[in-house]
Amino acid sequence: MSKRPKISPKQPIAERSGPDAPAGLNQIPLLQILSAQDRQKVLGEMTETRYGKGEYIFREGDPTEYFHIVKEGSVKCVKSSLDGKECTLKVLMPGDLFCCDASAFDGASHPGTAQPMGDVSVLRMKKEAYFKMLRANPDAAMEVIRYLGNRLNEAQEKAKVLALDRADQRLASLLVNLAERSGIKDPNGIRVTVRLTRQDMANMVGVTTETAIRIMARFKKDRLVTGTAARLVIRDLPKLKLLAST
Amino acid sequence: MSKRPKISPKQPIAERSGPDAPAGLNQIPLLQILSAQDRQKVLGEMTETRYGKGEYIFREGDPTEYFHIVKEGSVKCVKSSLDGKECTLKVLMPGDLFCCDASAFDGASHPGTAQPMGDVSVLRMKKEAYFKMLRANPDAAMEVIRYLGNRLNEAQEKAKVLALDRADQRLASLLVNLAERSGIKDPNGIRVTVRLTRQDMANMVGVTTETAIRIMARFKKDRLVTGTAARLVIRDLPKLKLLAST
DNA sequence: TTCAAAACATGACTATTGTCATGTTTTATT
DNA sequence: AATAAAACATGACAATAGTCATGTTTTGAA
Repeated sequence: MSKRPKISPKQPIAERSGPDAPAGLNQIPLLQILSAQDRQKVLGEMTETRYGKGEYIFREGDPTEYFHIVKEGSVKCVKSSLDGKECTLKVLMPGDLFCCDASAFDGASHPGTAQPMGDVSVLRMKKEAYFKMLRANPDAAMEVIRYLGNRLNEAQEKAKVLALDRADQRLASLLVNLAERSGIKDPNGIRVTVRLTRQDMANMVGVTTETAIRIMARFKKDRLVTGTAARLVIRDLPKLKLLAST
Repeated sequence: MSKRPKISPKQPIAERSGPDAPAGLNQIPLLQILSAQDRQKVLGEMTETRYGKGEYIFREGDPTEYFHIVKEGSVKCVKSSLDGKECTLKVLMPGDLFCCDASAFDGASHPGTAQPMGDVSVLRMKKEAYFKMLRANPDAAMEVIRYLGNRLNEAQEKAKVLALDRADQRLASLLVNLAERSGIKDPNGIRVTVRLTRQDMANMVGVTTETAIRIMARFKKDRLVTGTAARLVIRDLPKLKLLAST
């Protein structure tokens, strides 16, 4: 894993070449939908930026100027309350779009903060070029509508879980989601590739760090999970699913 | 106010006439965006349906076939947990779209239930016609993207409030939203036109009915609000705003 | 390798909210 | 106007999760 860059190098995508550049871009449905010609044009208008831990892609309240796509790594969307408590709304992974809705650009500012989790690479495009692209490509517009609809359903499901479930059920739901969205096979079960501390998990399900630690300790004792941030493994997905919905 | 219809009369919009029909349709931004010609075509493909209290527009798990617009009245979007607890995600008002995202149609079923709150009138359109319309009208597609983006921001703000705030703060937030979204001037403050029982409010902020009643009683004692469902009046919006964000 | 910082852990106590029981008031319908 | 159902209300108690304090372990950078 590379070290955190002190500066964030920017470069036009069109200048990039080499065998792995197209491979990363293959993971992005919105770009796959475009014709080769349109894709080249869009890539010419996009800029790639790398960020490291501790940096910000943008912060709550900043003016909104760009449309973004996650290319590599994960990005967390965070909102804060006045008294310093934080809530992580969503972990974005490669292919995820953000600030992809026109509402974000009605002269408004960012409703939340986007923070890299480790080293990430993000593609950006001026909003004007983005809107032009959507108007010219009904397929792309439909893909954005589909994507936003999925995000909305996810957000509402999350609201439901926060409104109705106990802390241990919310954590179980989170672990099930993580297993499905970022899990890879492991001798002992499913390994979660996103690196999440107990504090990160706490912020994702609306509990204190202590509560997250206590519940995870109980899950470990009950052989549902093992390990911490660096190597979190789901050992019993069915039982977690059951707990999440009981 | 008309009585609850025992059956839900359906009629093609094109057949409707009279002075008030266009007035109702003026409140719908998505239709306003279309050219007069396209609007006529779309209206010809839409059906108006009336529903009364106790009926369902659709239920969680039903197959998704139509795109919907609220024309009159309010509609609540509800999700239930296995043990019978309910969560109201959103109250839709005239002009609001639902099932407007392609993801809703990927052979999927409704993620939640849509229930009328009193008498409502809803416009519906087969998904195929809807998608065709969006592809043919970039302005309409952009409007749906804008709309979905707003809904997503709202849902995430709601998740944040559920994750971080106490019950009384969540209720205060709800009252502030209601005042802004459905409030009209009243001698004593701002009257909320949507009819919400304490139980409805409880379901909207993820607390029990008893807790909602107790907190509303405290708000009444502190002269922040008066009245119940039939006539709920916000008396001190600034103090409620303060409470919501403290 | 060392060392500081971050993450993990646990106990004692408190605050908040839920649960259950019961009773009153309001609302809508006959 | 009568009446049943729904909504509103309140108390006693229980469960859940937060707070604060303290200590250990792990991680990452020099």
